Amino acid sequence: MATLKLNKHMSIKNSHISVDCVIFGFDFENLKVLFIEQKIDDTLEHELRLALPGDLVNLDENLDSAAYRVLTELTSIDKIYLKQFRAFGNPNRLKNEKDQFWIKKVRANPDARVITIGYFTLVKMDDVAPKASSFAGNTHWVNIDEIPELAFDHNQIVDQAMETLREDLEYKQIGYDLLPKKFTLSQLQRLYEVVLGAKLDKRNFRKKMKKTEFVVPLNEKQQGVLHKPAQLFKFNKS
Amino acid sequence: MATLKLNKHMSIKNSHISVDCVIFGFDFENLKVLFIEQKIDDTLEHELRLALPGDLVNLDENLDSAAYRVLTELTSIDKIYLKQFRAFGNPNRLKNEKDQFWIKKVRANPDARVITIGYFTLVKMDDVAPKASSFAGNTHWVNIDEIPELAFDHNQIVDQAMETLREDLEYKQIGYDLLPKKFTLSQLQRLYEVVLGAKLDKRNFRKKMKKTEFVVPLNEKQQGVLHKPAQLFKFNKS
DNA sequence: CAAAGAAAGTGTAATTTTAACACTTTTCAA
DNA sequence: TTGAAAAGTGTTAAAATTACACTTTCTTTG
Repeated sequence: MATLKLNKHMSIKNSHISVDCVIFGFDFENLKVLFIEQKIDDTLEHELRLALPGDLVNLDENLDSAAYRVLTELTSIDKIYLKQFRAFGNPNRLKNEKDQFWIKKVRANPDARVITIGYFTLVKMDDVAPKASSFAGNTHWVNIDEIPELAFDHNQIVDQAMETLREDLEYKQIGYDLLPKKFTLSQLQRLYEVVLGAKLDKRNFRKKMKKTEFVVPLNEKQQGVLHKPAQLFKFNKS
Repeated sequence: MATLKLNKHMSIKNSHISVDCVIFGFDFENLKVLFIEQKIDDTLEHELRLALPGDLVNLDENLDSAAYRVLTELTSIDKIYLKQFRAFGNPNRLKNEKDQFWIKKVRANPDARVITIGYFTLVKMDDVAPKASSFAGNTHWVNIDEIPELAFDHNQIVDQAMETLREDLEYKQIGYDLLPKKFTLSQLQRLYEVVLGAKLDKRNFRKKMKKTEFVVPLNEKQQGVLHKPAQLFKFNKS
């Protein structure tokens, strides 16, 4: 393999580092993950595959900024908490045939090794109207337990994100700008249940939440529901 | 800034990714971190600075393998648990004057942006006789609360490693091949104390440890101490 | 305006876990 | 044998966790 020595008058445009964002969405019912269709031409020999939204990191760009850029370009959300959870650097992570087909169409330097830094966040699904963008074709929310085979090593990345989210919820409290500004305790409980993958006791859950500083009651009730409207709460960050 | 497009007959030797290892050492008394002296010529205008052991990742190399390579080259330890805890990618992380002085002497491509992946491990200090190696000059164990200003962003990396270690010890049990094969409960307690930064109650600590599956008693006692020899224990991984 | 449907909201008792606390035992060395 | 040094041990009070079922409040419909 030839060695290229870059001198100070040359530079490479991107650093062969990418970020990938696992955007968890909650619709008060299920936990989903936002995927993009890989933009691909219309030959049918390669089926459509889903991938995580992500992009190469610019040379002068922070990792966090790059992740943030991907998120905002795609969802128009700003001011959201993104957590870096792991780097993925297997030299062969982009090398399988289907992946190469796509990469060759899109990347200036398809043989490059790219390591990626995984980020995740948790948003209220209907705050987000994902749109196609420079790096994304159509987007899809996919239920957490119906995720198909993804491009690259993205299944592994999603699994790892899920595990980290679960640990964070269990050990640290929440910490994310998850959920809407206002929510009911049943909605919060449902979130815990889908993330932890376990059913929780209503009374015990409420007892515990009311003891934490994180969740504070509002002088407001749910509206437009066909049953007793619930008390609304908000998060108290501190 | 000029853009260089690499074609398939060219490649760069390294990927501008490095790993840095925070090697925590425990001597039954204090928690220390292993540093290397930056190899530097004998002009005295730049004082000696300590840095974490680390190296660029080879193009065909896994991140974990690179970290493992650094660790074994330096310490001759094999078969040890190394945990990846974070990527550090500030574009200016190598840009301060003292850092550049060193980098220009050592790196083929001193202007490159390098992101680094942090790993840590915990070892019994006297299992380790660190030696100079390809990337390291002299080595030093430094007490965790006496760490000076380090090269690059290595202070930040150490802090983050320490935080992760603390969380792991607190929430998950241990999980590391820390400590020797055999240890006493007082030694284990001391480890918890230095990592958590808090004094623990002896009886409560022992009660709790005896309840876990992780720590099992041996039919053996401490030898060569000038007081009542303690019961020895070992870890039970499962 | 009565009735039915739907989810909200509420309390108690048993168990487990955590926290605080001080003296006796065993060994070695002098 | 005595002293020094750390090992080892138990109890009680407080707090946290678990299990468990019925009543309330609001909306919609007949």
